[in-house]
Amino acid sequence: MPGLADDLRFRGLVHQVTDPSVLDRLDGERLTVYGGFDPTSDSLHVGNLLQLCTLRRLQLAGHRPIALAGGGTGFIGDPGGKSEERTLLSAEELAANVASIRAQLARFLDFEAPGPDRAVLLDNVAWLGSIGLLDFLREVGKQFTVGQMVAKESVRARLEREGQGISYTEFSYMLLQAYDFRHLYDEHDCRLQIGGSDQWGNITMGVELVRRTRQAEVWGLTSPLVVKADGTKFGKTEVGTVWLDAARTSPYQLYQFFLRSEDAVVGAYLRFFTFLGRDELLALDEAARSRPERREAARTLARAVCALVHGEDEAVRAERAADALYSGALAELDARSILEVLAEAPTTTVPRTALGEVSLVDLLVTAGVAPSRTRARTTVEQGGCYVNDRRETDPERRLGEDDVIAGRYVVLRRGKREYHLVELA
RNA sequence: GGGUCGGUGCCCGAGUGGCCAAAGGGAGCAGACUGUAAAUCUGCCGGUUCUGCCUACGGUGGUUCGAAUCCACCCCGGCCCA
Repeated sequence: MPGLADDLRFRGLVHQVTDPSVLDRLDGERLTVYGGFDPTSDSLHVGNLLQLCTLRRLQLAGHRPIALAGGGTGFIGDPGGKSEERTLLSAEELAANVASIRAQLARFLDFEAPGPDRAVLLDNVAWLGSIGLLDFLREVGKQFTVGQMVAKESVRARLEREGQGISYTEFSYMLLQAYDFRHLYDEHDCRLQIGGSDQWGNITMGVELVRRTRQAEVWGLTSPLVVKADGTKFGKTEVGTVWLDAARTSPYQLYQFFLRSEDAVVGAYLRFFTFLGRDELLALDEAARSRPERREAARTLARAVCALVHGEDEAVRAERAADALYSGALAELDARSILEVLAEAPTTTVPRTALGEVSLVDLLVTAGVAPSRTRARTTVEQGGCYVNDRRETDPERRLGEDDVIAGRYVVLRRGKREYHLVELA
């Protein structure tokens, strides 16, 4: 455990702590720590990555992590970070989501560890689901005043925003989270809750509840918000959320997402999302500074995250695919290599009879490269469409046998980097 | 429950009877430049069988030759009052 505090500080993972002694304690004694995850989807996404990595760091240092799936609180919806009222999910949806998230967590935390640092996964529906309203109001609600609740940033933001409000349901969220903390303290001797900076208000409520009703001290530690170079939200792309589920975001896409990290943030991302040591991190900073065009830092980052999430093999494949596609030599690759490289790309199967029949525009639409014929047409006319890496500017062009690679494939590309594989059946 | 203001395209936000697929900004897409970066510049940015047609301005119905714009009712939200 010694050195953990320094490491967390060096990585910039410490945003706020409820008590200055927290970091020292992390160095000195084994703690049970918890971090929560919202089961609003059946997969975690890169927005959860920081929390996952931090819990992992704590476990690697000998602490015992509890991953708390918010099956109960997800039933309510956290107002934090949301500009408007959430849609409530059904109990069945939530339970299904929790179940599939379970598997993803196992990539970060060791639930099989033999020692006292074995990770635990809990779902707060287990205790929130059965608590009675009256009991809850007496036990928890009584401990807080509306004044302090309204003062919370997450609530104030919603209240101050014109045209928006907050329902009583969401307003109650912080009490449930506070209750979670106390429950984990009672049942698992959990003394520390970690979370993103947006969780600060909720965390302090829990600390307060335990202090008042148990006369015990527990702590909170938040990490900074992960942002892009321009300060906006991290983890979204044109295509949407970047998921950790390979079926939703392929390993190749995940690799690409991190490879394209802006210069201004790779250093921070490497610290957040990789387990490289201090010396390696400093060396990569230096490399990025003196030879930015090589993007060693971004490559290392993409490779490491991909390996962490999907395994070493997938990371190697993603990296190879990227090298091949962007070396500009796709046309020179033999058919077999092309297929290997594009194995990750979205693939569409069309009947062989489409050759000579279907226009380029229609092909782009059926392959999902463009959302509508109008958009497809625009893209082609503007020079943004490539067939087998050769720019094609006639939207009405029909493809012929000459365009077919290896007897049954056509490689479509939109813009600089969106590849699609069309397979003839 | 009463009063009042509001609900416009992915988001913000103009429009207040025809000239409106709807100003402007942001986001997004494509191109140039480049390092698969940033910044910058250019074009596009509802759909389509494309000098037209269809869909769209919370919902439904109405007035009108014609409505995002007027009327009625309804739904949703803000603020104030009870």
